[in-house]
Amino acid sequence: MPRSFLVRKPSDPRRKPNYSELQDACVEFTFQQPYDQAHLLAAIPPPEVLNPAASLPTLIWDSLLVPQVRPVAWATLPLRESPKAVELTSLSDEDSGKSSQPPSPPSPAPSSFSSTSASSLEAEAFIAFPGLGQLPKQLARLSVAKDPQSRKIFNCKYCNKEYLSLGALKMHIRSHTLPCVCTTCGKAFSRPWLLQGHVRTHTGEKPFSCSHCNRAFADRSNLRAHLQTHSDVKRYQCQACARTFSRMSLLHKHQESGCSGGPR
DNA sequence: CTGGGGAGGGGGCCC
DNA sequence: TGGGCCCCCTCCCCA
Repeated sequence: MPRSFLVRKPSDPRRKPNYSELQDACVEFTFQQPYDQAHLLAAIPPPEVLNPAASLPTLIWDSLLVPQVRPVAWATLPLRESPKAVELTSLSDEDSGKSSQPPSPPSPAPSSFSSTSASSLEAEAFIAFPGLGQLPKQLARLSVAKDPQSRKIFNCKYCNKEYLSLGALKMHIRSHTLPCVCTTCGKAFSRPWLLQGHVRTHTGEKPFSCSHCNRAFADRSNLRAHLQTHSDVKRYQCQACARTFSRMSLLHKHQESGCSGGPR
C-alpha cells in the first residue's frame, strides 16, 4: 500500500507549535481554556494569517493546538508552496521503501532518473550502514548524480527516492536497514526513539498523561489524539454535514461511508 | 458505523 | 554530520 502521507507536505512557516503545555503534560496537563465551541472557533485565525490562497472550511482546531497543521482538505491542494516542498513532494508516491512492508525490488527508474544514473558524473559508493552488510551490495549502492541545475542528487537504491543531501539519504536508508532492534522481542526499527517507544509497550511505561482524565499514554501523539476526545468540536470537519471528528481517519471513514450531507 | 486507543512510520528542525 | 526530539500521519484493532 502506498503511504503517500509520508511524502513531505508543503512546509508551513508556522509549523512550530508551542507544545510546552503538552510537554508539561508529561507530569501534569492542564487546559488553559475551556473547551467551548465559541472559543474553539474563535481560535481560528483569519485567512490572511494563514494561506491567503486557501480557505479552511474543514479545519477546526482547539486552543491547545496552534494552527500549524493542514489536516484534511489541504491534503488535496497542490503541493507547491515552497521550493523545498516541491523538490521532495515531486517524488513518486510509489515509495515502497517507506512502507512497513519489506522493501520491494527497485522499480524501473523513470527516464530522467536513468539518464542521470548513466551520467558520467555518476559516482557510486558503498556506504557502511549498520545492518547493511547482510544485504546485497548492489542494493546498497548509492548513485550520486547531478540534475540539470548541477545540484547533487542522492538516490536510494531500494526505492529510487531522491535526496538532496547524503545525510537525508542515510536517514532514509535506515528505514530499509532497521538497525535498532528490540532486545526483548527482536523487532527492528529505523530510529532509536522508535525503539524506545516500542520498549514502552514491554515495560508499560506511560509518561504522557492527561490531567483532564488522568489517562496515561506511552506516546505523545496518542495523547494529542486523546485530547481531542475532550473537545466538543473536533479538528476535522466534514464539509458536507459540518460534523467534526477528532481524527482525519474518522472523517475519511465518515465520508467513505456516505455522508448524508445534512447538518447534524 | 463510529469513536478511540495502541503502535508505528518518515521528514524536518535543532543542537 | 549525527542524534534526539517533534510533528503529522496512518493502520489495526476493539468496544
